[in-house]
Amino acid sequence: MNQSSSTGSEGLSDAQGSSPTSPQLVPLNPGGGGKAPPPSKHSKKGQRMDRGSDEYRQRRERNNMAVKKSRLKSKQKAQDTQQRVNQLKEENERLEAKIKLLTKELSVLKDLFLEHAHNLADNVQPEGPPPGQESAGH
Amino acid sequence: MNQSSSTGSEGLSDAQGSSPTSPQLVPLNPGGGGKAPPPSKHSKKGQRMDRGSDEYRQRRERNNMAVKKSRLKSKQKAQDTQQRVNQLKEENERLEAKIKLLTKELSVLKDLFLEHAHNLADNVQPEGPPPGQESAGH
DNA sequence: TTATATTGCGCAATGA
DNA sequence: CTCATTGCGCAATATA
Repeated sequence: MNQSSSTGSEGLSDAQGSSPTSPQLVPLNPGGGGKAPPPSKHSKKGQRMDRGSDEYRQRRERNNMAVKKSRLKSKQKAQDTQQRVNQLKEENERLEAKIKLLTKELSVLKDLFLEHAHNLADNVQPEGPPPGQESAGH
Repeated sequence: MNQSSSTGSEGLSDAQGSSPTSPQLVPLNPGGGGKAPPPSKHSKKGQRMDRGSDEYRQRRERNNMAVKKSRLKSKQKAQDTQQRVNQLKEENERLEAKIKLLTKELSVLKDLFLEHAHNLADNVQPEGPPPGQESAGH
């Protein structure tokens, strides 16, 4: 949807360089006041998802990477599609021009044919030679 | 695909019981660094970003609507673009077919012309206009 | 089962 | 000020 505008990249909130080893970053309620965040997700399976866990952070980081990658790809694809539209439109014009040319050529030839046919008819019809204007070069 | 049946996804970090006095649940990720959550975004007079504020919630909700709308639109546009590609491809095929046809017709007519030209040449060669045996069917 | 890829959604900064 | 865009993180889900 963008790409038309030159908006491009803007600064964002934090320019954090995605530090793999980012200690800080608190979801706000690690071990502070509320211990268990929303106590357990569901009483379903034992899905340990300790938000303070190292494992958790690591998984999050990986997913964030994947998300970014996926979105980039998506954007690129959209761009390519738009480009293809332009390309096809261009080719379309070219083809139409060609058709126009061919049609005109064909028209000329057909007219010539008709002309000859008439001349022939005029020549053959009467037993005598052709009238004032005969075939000839022109 | 996805399109999950709206499983309460938003409830996660927003399950706040709206405790104005207990700033809980922050989306994470501090802006410029570990800024404290105090109600003071920038050096501006407006400190209207109390998360528990009614005004805040209202603004958030409106923005969420806008975001959703914008994304829907974006998606739709991408879809339309893709559709246009298909349409253009189809038209291109049609045009190419037409070109092929015209080219063939033109070729036939040209051949006929050449043939006639040869016949004429043969007939003109001798001074006797009346063609004894023309190359009609030949 | 685990790891990655997609997708919907909310938040905040910024553009209009 | 309001609304529209956009980058980003989270979690659910889909795919490998």
